[in-house]
Amino acid sequence: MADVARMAGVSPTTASFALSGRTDMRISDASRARVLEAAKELGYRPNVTARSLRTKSTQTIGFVSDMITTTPFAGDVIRGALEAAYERDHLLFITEAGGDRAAEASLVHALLDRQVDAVIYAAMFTRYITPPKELYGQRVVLLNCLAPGFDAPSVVPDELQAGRDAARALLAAGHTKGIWAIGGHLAVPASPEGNIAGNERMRGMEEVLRAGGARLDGVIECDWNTQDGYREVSALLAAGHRPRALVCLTDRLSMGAYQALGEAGLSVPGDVSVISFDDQDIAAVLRPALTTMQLPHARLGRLAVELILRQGPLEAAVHRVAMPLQERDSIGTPAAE
Amino acid sequence: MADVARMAGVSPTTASFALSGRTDMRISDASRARVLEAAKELGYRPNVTARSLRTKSTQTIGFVSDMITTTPFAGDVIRGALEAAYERDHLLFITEAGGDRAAEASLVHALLDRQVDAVIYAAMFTRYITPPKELYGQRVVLLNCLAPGFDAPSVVPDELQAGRDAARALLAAGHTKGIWAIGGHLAVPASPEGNIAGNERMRGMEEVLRAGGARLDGVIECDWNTQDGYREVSALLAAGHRPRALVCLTDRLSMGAYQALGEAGLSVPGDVSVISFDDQDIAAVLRPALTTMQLPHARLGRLAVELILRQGPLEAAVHRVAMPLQERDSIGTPAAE
DNA sequence: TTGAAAGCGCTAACAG
DNA sequence: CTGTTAGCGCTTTCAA
Repeated sequence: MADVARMAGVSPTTASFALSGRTDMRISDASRARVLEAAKELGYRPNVTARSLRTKSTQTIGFVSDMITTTPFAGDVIRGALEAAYERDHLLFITEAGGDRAAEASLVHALLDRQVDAVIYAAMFTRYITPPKELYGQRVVLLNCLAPGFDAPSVVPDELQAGRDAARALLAAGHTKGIWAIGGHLAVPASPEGNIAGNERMRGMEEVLRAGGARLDGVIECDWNTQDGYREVSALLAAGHRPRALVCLTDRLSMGAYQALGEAGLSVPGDVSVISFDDQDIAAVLRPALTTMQLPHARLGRLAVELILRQGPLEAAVHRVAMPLQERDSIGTPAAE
Repeated sequence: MADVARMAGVSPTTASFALSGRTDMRISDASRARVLEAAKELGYRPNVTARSLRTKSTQTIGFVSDMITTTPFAGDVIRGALEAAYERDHLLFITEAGGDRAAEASLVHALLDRQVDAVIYAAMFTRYITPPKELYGQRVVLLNCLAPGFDAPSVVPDELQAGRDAARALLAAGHTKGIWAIGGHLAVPASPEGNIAGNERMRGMEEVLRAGGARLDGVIECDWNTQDGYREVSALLAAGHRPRALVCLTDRLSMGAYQALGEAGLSVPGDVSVISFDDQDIAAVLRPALTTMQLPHARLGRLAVELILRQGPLEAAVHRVAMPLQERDSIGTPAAE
């Protein structure tokens, strides 16, 4: 910048003001123009590191998660966050602690040592967490997790509403009987306080079903993987049950259900309708394509950085992001008796 | 740090040396101990930003890619890079340009303005690229892409060897006839210089097949998606062909092939063996589980940061990372005539 | 409207 | 073995 100032024949101060385009310290148009031209001429780029040392702001956000790779909470969250950050001229330090508390603490330190403006603390699946102590007092937003008593906003998918909407989709197609839920409330690597997604999805669904004069014939509790879907639906059919509609709590369960249904010679949605949750990649390529409640990954990531970059202090509110119904081909009218 | 020095009763210099544990400027054990204790007492953490201003090193790497979210080049690459960086006390700025050259340039600027020590330039699928001009003269490694004439090392999967190994797996199971390749050389959103992965996989395969006295009955050129696999294999069967083994150039193609085979009443691997490439998530959950050549995502990411953090100048070599055979259940002995 | 000067938190010559 | 001093590249009071 000294070079630019010299070339423009002004002081560093003037150059600084001209470059940052501030109006409170007015600079003559002539000086400003000369500075800008010199800067362009020299290919000048400000050293953000040096600026940060004075301003205390690095235009940088830290992102800490327990696991970014694994489904269903993956790259789309990051992509949404990245986009929002890019629009606001911020960069993201992405880190991943792999569920290791010590690593988590050391990552948060690494982030703080680099003077990040704020940090996003994200969980792979929606759950209660207790943030590492080095995050207390920092500007943080919780992504896909809740921490009662920790003073920060949370951004989570609106699972309750998704449960309701899934039930409505079934009702709208005429389903009132022979509805089974696969996956239930539990599932997912044991989280002490229970599985938020499972609980809310089920709660919303049962509420709407009941209001619509329908109900679940049964709820099968199992893990949320393809194998479990296959096994449980096979067992269900083997036991002589003949469901008209399956609510699978995840797309992976749906995939397993498809396999079991196919082997039993039952067609989707002719014999059995299937509605699912998550909208992972496979949902679109399954045959028939799966109707599913979409986890709004990108929007969650986006909202987290939008909140964090808002002026002023952060309110400890819970922001629920809608899970839109992704209509495809797995719901039909109920099969005849 | 001034506080620490004061508390320990030494000068900032002494504190600095003690804290950074350097031996060239020897510090008495007594002083060092006092400094360390004071630092702990005060919960002192160095300001990496300030340090960087002097040392020119930020312990930070920039990662620019055209697309991180989309398969098959996804989170695992980042995870590998993250792990390697973590082990070496570096942090990664992750960015994504979405294939937009202007965005790419501005992201590289943003990275350089923050004085990153180096940048990893990554592509979603293996191809030739021309790096943004702001990267010239910088310390960079190319990930999953090649740029002849650009002075930087590349890290790519060893597709040629993978093609050979796939052919060997088929040969080992006794397949010498009725082998079809689905996907061929082309595929993937048109890249001007051709599809590296497709070409090398095919080349390696044909080489080994020929040497083993076998050959391909046919090569079907199509895009690398599930729908294409379904459509092409359906067409192949409809045309009266009865393949004994299918080489699908991607797992998505395999998934489509499975659907077509299933509809035609053909079983895998009883009637038709399938070998595939990529080892995406679906490979393991398909029934039967898919035998496939694994894209070593994490190792690619890891190697990229290992190279970049090596002392000394970077050699413009091409590093090929092995693609291990992931044996599962889709290869059997050839069906009888 | 502009410039001199101080200083952000740290490191590194250079002297003692 | 340790302290003084300068300065990394920028912003920002304060005075002119």
